[in-house]
Amino acid sequence: MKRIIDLIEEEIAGAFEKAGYDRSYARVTLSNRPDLCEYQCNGAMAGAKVYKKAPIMIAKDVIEHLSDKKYIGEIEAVTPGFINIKVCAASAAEYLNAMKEDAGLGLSGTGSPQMIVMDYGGPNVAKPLHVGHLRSAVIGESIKRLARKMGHKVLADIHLGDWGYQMGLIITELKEREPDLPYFDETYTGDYPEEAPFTIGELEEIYPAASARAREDEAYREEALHATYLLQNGHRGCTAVWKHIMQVSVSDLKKNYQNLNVEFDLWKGESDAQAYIPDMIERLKTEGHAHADQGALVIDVQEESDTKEIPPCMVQKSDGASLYGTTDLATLIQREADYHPDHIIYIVDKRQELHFVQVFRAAKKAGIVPEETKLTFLGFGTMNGRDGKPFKTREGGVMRLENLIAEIEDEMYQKIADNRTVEEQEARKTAKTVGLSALRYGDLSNQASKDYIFDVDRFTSFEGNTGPYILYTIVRIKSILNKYQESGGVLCGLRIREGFEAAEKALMLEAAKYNEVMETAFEELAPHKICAYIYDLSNAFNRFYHETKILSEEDGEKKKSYIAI
RNA sequence: GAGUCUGUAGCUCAGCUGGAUAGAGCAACGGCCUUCUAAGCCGUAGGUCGAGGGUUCGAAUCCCCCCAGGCUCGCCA
Repeated sequence: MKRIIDLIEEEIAGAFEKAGYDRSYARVTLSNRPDLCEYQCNGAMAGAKVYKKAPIMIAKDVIEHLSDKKYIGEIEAVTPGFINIKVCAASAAEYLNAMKEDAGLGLSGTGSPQMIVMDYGGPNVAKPLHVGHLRSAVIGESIKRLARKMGHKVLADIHLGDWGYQMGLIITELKEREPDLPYFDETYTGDYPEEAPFTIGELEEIYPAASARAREDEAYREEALHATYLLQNGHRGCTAVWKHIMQVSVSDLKKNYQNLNVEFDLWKGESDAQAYIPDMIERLKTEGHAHADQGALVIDVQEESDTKEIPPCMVQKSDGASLYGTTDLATLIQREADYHPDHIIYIVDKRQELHFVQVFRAAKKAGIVPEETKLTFLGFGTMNGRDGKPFKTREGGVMRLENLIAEIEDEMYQKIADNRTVEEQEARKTAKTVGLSALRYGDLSNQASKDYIFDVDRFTSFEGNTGPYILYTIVRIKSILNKYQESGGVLCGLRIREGFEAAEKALMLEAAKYNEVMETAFEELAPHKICAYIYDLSNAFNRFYHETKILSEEDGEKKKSYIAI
């Protein structure tokens, strides 16, 4: 369906044209003076200079030539040259009825579906998720769903940090602790056990212990580097341990992401890119995209328009090892080969922007991805604590994501228990749902690119622009619909009538913005715009609810219309 | 040092492809429950949009220059 704002604009544009002005001046926007009008057009002022005419004259002229007037109800020219528009209530009702009958609720989606790969989450295996992983997961999940809603084909890849030195550390520490395991017996040729020799809890303890020891113990570090080398070269025992790490870690990660209601289609990681690296390096060299610099292999990515020096994208260290950029480029090769994406969106901490600029440029320059493939870096800001500094535990350590979630659920449970008399189990269940909404909405309602302050008290509040407030409104609506049905009402086939009351019409106009908001939010990859919208919509509904007695309305047709809205 | 982002009410945030009186929420103050759940609604108060210039009929929004803060700046990821 066309957006209601575009329908209005078409009518205005027709009038501009008939009056002899260019239709491009007919841009209609939401009113910034809701007391005067619902939509406005400022084109008369913009065109004043070109047509050497007072803006108010142009505005009046346009209104006189307005012949096609369906969505425009009242229209008025106001000094110095504003054109103020009120929507025709009957047409708005008709629009909502059409929305109601439309499978997409008026959202048509794209005419040209794209293959989109999304790269978000990015946890390291063997390390617990911490608050830093929240934003990527929540924002990524939101954009994934939005892209699908718009009709695109999306593959969400968690892109695990599952390769490299950290794996060598774990293998080494395990060998220290349990040297008799068959993985470390070079003469062992049989099958390795299916069961991992550690639990996720042990794994999460092994890694930091190993990491700490390697910093102090030279020999230990050498050993870990050697283990890393062995793993990367397909050593049987190391590979078997790595598989155990993966299996234990991934099932734990799945559980945690499930708690957040976040789902990935692909559980690929850095290890999956390794197979592509040797050929890639070879090709980069022979085709002359990369050259040696201070012993390392790099791709120059500087462009003339740059206002600063962009360091080259490094694809091989001077010791021959691969690094971050190498893996990312190789991953692009893999994605290109397997999925042919039109668009790849990375949802990563904004501090990594420079790295991705380098990788994107290198990938285009070396022909790893076609020129027309869109590569987007969506950098998000840091989640800070109340003091404006990165979110920590009370003790100053890194806050685990599951602890944060538990804390919010407890907070929520307390509030529920304080406010109502409910069954313990019921209250716990509600706390989980509402707590999650508080967390996710709190994150999404802020602009992704900005740092924001996460205040548990504020986000778990039931008031203002919070997840719980939105949920409360939904529960209100559902409660009314349930009661309506319980008393014999039927939801199908209801018609929305012209809205006569101010709050009723305001709610209708707010609801009619749905397709426009969704399209804009997707184009700009801005989930916070959807939050702002559902908050406005909730406010509009609660005002309407307060002024209108829906279920006790005696006029049957009116009541049906209310229910239909 | 260079680049980049940010600076809007006491606090947390919208608004930034220029338009009328800069908007919400929280906190403060004052109303509204014999009513579809008051986890709600209505209202009052609170602002030199970091400072200063410029462009424009018109600037929180565009340009310049300062100030303050964050972040980034080849062999970590």
